[in-house]
Amino acid sequence: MSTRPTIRDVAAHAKVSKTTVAYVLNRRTDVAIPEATRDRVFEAARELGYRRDTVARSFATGKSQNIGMVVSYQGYVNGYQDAFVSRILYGVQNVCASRQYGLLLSAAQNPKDITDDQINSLLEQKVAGVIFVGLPEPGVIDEVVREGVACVVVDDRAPDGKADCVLTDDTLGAKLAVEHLVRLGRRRIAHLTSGTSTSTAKARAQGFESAMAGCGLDIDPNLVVAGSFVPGEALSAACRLLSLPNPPDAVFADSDYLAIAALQCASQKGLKIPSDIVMVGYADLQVAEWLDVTTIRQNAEALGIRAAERVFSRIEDPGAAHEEIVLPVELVIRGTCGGRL
Amino acid sequence: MSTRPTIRDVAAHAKVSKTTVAYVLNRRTDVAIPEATRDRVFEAARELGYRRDTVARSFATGKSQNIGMVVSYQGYVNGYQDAFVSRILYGVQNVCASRQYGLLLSAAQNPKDITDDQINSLLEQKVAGVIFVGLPEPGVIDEVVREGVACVVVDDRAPDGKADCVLTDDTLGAKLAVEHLVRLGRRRIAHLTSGTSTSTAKARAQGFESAMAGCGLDIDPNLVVAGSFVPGEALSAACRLLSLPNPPDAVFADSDYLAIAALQCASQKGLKIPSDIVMVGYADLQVAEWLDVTTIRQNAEALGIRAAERVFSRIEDPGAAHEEIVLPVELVIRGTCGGRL
DNA sequence: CTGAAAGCGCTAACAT
DNA sequence: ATGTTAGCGCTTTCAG
Repeated sequence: MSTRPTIRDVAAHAKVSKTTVAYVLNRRTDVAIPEATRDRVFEAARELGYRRDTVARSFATGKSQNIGMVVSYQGYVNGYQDAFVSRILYGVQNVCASRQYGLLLSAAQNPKDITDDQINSLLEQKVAGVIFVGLPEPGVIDEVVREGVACVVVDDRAPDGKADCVLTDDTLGAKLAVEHLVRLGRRRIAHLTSGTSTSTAKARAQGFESAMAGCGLDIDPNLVVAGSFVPGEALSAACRLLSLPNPPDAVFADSDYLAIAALQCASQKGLKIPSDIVMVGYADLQVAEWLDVTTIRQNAEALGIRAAERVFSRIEDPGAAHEEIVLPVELVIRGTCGGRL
Repeated sequence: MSTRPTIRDVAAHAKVSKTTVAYVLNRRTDVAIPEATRDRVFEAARELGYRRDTVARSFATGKSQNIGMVVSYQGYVNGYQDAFVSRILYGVQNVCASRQYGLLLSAAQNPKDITDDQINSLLEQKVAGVIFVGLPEPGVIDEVVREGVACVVVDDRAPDGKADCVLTDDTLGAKLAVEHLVRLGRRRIAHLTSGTSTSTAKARAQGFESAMAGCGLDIDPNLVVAGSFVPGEALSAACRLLSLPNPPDAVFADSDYLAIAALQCASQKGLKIPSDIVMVGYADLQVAEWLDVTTIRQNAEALGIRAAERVFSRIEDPGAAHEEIVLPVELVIRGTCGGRL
């Protein structure tokens, strides 16, 4: 008796057929249902406390109203990108919710750690689309696409344009940073990088180079140093930089945390900000605001929103050409701790 | 032709019945299947590229292999708790994955913003359990429980013990912090709080009071100040504290970010650490490590793991009494920027 | 505009 | 030990 009311019960109660109930409840526009019938159905559903069974619906249609999200972002979990990913997630989840879609989350510390099981289980669940935060291993996207599932990569580029992607303008970000530093009269500008493995890191490196060239400055190879996700390692990378015989007068860091590492090191060495050295971070995580760090702001939530929207466009038009959506970034000028901390 | 193979195809290919295939594929232990048959089935499944249909299964059983997670944590998104929640999420997701369960994510900025739609959609999806990060509005838990769905609250207490919950030992955390500060010879210890609305905040306040009493110290009411999620507000709260005629010689902050705000303020005022003032943060977010802040470490990932495990226990034994699981915390002594930044 | 009926792929009781 | 079968609740042609 405590079994939940089904569409059949609603139909009986409203004295119409199951079909009609389905039409009404799904708000279908292609069939005209008289106001009176419609009301009667809604009324019956309300009275019975009817709750539709999305599982049955997915079963019948062969598609679930779920989007899968696979997170394997470098530095995610225990790394400094937790908050960044969190914001992306929030953006995605909001768009999904507004479309009445669910969001199925899968995560790994590292692209290599994404198991077939994880991807399989999303496909088994018949997700309508998959959003990758962090580029997975080569075969993974193919597998998803082969299954006819919409696929979008966030903050990295899918190889060979095999999927849509949503990025922020990393070249522009590097340019804005460099130009800002040059405006401050800096000439020996260092780049504390996030490596060279992601397309994002590459774009920033390339943007740094061309912006320096554009400003008529040479790049001292000694001033280009790889950072790290590990606080201690990042600190020593920063210190290596600032301890050079001919140290930089400015640091462009690929992340806010790396800028903070440079900050710490400067503080340890008794360097004055901004007279001796200044730095620009990247992302505009909450910590940058707290510590008054000048940074390149990426709108992570927008990244998530656009990615989700793109998934839905592709669901509606599976044949569409792959797009590369590039979101703007902006320079946020703060004290970089000059005068604050 | 491009239709995916079903259990029926596998059965035909392996020359057994659907039932047998189901038994084998579900690795059921209650029915004995000869090795030979088993192998034949696996072989057939592999050859056909069979992928099971979890939607159909959920439909048939009336239960999905999904856990819902509802995040409405104070300070989540744009607040400083993104990373904390991210870690919890990761813990939950790992346990779910290892049990072959999916994780359905729902989020809102605020407990009040969780819509009925969000909860409904989880229930419609027939989730086997729901994990709340941040306590939802009163009726929400009831609704989930009424539906017979396992329910666990993370980092807060469910009112009237109506659901399981997993917390860290906030009273202990406050005690460890106070005792550490007292060991450092501090007497005028301030408490920069996270408000009074969550059970967690209350427990820390209470722990602070009893620890102070235990150390034979009086609490100056002027030294108990509410912090904020907003950097500017937090900074001014901290400054209010440090600008008192009779300022504190130590600050116990309810979050790492609040400790950092105090740090910034101290720096602005030219106060020396540790001679003039020291602070202890809370959570041990990545930022605390980067900035060398002494803190009370909460293992957020463990919080997620235990919550997920509790959900599964309850799924297995729905009638079990509600538990309150309290995880330990530990004092992590760092420089609180003394000598570093 | 509404109804009847045929599945969707799987599980689980039952039969053999 | 394996096969038969009856649904699970919904969508969706196809008739009326």
